[in-house]
Amino acid sequence: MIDTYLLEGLLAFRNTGTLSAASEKLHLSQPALSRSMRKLEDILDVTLFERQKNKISLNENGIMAADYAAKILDQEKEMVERIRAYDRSRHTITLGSCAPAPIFMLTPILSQTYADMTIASEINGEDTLLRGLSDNTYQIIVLTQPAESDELESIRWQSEHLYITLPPAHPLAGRTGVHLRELNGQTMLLYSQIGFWYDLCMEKMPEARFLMQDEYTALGELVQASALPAFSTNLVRNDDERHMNRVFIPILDSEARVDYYCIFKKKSNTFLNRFLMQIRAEVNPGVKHK
Amino acid sequence: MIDTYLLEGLLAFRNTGTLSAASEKLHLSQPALSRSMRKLEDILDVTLFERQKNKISLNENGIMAADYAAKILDQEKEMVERIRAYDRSRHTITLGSCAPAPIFMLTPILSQTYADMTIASEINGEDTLLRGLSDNTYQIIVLTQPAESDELESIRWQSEHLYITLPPAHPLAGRTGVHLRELNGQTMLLYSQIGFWYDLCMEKMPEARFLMQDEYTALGELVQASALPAFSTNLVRNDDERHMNRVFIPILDSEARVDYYCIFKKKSNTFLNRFLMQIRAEVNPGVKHK
DNA sequence: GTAAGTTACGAGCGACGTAAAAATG
DNA sequence: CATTTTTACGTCGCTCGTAACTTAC
Repeated sequence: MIDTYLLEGLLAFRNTGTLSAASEKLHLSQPALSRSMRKLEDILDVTLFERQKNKISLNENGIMAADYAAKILDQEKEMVERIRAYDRSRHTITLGSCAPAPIFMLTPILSQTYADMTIASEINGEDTLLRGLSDNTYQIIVLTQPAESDELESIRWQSEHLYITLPPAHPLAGRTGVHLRELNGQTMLLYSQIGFWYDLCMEKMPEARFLMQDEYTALGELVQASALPAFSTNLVRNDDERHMNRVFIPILDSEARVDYYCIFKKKSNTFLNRFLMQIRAEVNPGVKHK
Repeated sequence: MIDTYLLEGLLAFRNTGTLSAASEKLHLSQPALSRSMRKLEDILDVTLFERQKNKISLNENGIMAADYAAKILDQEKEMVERIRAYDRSRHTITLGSCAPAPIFMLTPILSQTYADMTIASEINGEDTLLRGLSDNTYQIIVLTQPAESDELESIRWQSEHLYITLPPAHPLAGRTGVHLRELNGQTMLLYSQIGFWYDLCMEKMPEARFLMQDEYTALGELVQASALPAFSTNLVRNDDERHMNRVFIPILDSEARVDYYCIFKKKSNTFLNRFLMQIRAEVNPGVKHK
């Protein structure tokens, strides 16, 4: 019918006002564009331009045609974007979590359970995660409480307990437990991607100085190299630090113990079945699934 | 971006189910279509088809893509149609009338006044004409009464008086005037494209037999060749019939005398100016316009 | 003279068709 | 064996760029 390049030419002309400017924009020679526009007129069997010897401009038909061209090209662009996004969504599972530990632990499971899919993950706030789950940005999210919607299913996964790691020389090193407020005012090392834990730190230790570290491995090195307090949890394997002559002291605040719940759409149940079996096996190691 | 022929190919495939059927529909060879579809996948960077050795079908991406293709192609089709229609409207003046005489008389005036435009005309009922005027189907309409809308302008044009033409031997031939009801029951010749006059005939002469004739010139010959009554008006030049030894007797009914009004949008005033000046000159031959 | 548009001519890419192969029922 | 899809190869058309011409400011 009408080749796309003709519409592109027309639109470029409308947006620039001259054939030469438009042709430059399109990385095309003037004559090529000139001929294209004549061809478009031929095809439509309508004049689109007012031609003076040395000047050319859209007539009323042309204005109308350019409007249509814009609409059509927009729609084509949308087509490409939407199809690519849809395809990507068919080949990726996106995991959203309110904290890093579930991502560290669940991503490898997803990767090997769905070997042909890409696993993406993000840390975000609870509201954002729930919205993302409903609009299919995420297929699975992890929160510290179950979801209440009828369309969602929640299964309890694991608990995470916070520890503070200290060098033996630290004044608090001999304690069997500390409250966060006791650490207020200290200078501490902190991983930056910790989701809701960050809010907790700000609330309980507003006076503390946190040396934020974006790189997880770099943080580990800093912990080893310094005498500063740092946080750890039961879900994180930091054998280095244990060997490195640090003591782990449990945080006593009730907020420092959370239960994680995997939440997903009931619709996804079939597809996620293989993953869910593995999760349930972890939670109840005694129960064997066939 | 995406060439149109690729979208056409995809759509044809969806509508037929096999590449071979689709290619035939497109007057194209199978291999050409096969390659096109691969190219489309290349461009989108997405698989659109499930391919078995001997069979090919759309996958979910493909279904989505085909939907978009249909939408885009529809819009292109609409673009072509609308632009052509718009262009035609810019080059034609369409005259609508409730009776044939105004068309016969005004069309030549319009043709020579707007030599570069096409003049089209139609006979229709009053309601249809007014609707057509507002939606730009017509630029000028002729009714037997002025219009009342604020956006419209009406100017009185000419009057038309109905006559019956009879051979001298006819019983009514000696009268100086007749009422239509006196003709009820007779067999008469009638031109078919007479607009509202037809309704009048049906109302006043329900018992008459009308021999309808679609061709105006053919009607003239029939009138000459037969002794049947026929109608004429002051606006029609039928010199042949006058010479042919027929008598013209005025119809006395008040409905047989009508005034015609040219009605058009005030917006059109500028464009129609040249035409309107001619009309006014006809109505008031004494008044000269510069 | 510079900048814009058109016309003319030749070149190269790409979409096409034909032919042949592979696979399925 | 007929039908369908894919691969291979040669051809032709269509769009492109370069060059030359015309016109206007």
